[in-house]
Amino acid sequence: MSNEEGQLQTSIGFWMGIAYRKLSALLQQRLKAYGLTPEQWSVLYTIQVSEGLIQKDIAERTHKDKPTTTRILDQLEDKGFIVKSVGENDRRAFVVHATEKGRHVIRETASVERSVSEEVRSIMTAEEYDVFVELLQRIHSHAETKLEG
Amino acid sequence: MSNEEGQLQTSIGFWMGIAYRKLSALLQQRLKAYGLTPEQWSVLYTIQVSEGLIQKDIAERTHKDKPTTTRILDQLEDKGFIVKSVGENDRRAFVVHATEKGRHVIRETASVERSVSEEVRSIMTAEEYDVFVELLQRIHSHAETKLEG
DNA sequence: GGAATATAATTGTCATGACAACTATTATCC
DNA sequence: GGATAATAGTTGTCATGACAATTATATTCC
Repeated sequence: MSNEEGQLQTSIGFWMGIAYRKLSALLQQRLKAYGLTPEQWSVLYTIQVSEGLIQKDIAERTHKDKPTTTRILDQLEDKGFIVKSVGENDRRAFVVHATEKGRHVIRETASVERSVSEEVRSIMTAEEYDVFVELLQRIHSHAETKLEG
Repeated sequence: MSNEEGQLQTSIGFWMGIAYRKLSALLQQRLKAYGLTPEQWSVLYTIQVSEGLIQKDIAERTHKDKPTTTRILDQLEDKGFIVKSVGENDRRAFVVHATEKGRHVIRETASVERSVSEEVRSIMTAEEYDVFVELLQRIHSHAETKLEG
């Protein structure tokens, strides 16, 4: 890495982007056959684990904003993986349920997501892994605090 | 973190995405006044550090694909931060140069990027920092290898 | 109880990025 | 030297995400 390339090459933010995009592309490639993107997978997984969430809950748990959540749910609905129903107590809200097809595809693909996670885990020690996840969470908290403040 | 939330909450890939997006949003907020996004900043910075690169070189150094590089360069050109000139030896290629305006905005904003990097650095030990960057690079290499293979 | 406010979701716009298909130019190989 | 392949860049399409504005319903507060 030549000196000329400057500080960018040591900037943590840019390395996070580069590593994240590649890892995400790998998962995307492996999920492609099932008709799911990594983000759709994570939303459907969240729905399937806790049935009966409203969109706001899903947005919070997946750390996505509301418009992004709306659009990912639209895609999952188009593919027949979920259904929405108007909330009983609050008619502004939609309760989201996974369909049998949705639960099936998550059962089929759970091992795909797990394989990528395990591969990542395997290229570092258990201690490094723990530090890494802890630091990601610390960075997230820091950025969130600075954004709000 | 309830048990119900499942494995997603411990998946390194999803935490990388969440942390990266928040950090990127923070930098975006701070760069907004200068009319640059984080990605545009990184491309312009790369151009300014090594004058006379062609688009292919810029794509490689910033780890972006060719279409993304083309579009970011278009925006930088529209804003008057760079100029393109047809390559002397290879008429397929465009040599890219930062304008005085482009060099000026990088001088103005270098401290903005640095402040975000230093804040991140300050929430961990030097050792943790080194491990973190090293692991990002390891994850990137792994994903790249698996994608090609 | 009705005005003001808050909340759930949607729509619109733009930037980025993955991927595929394409154009123009250059290099290779008989 | 001409067909073929490789390379630099562009264009198009889709998914995601940030941000702002809007709609519909609930809540709060006199």
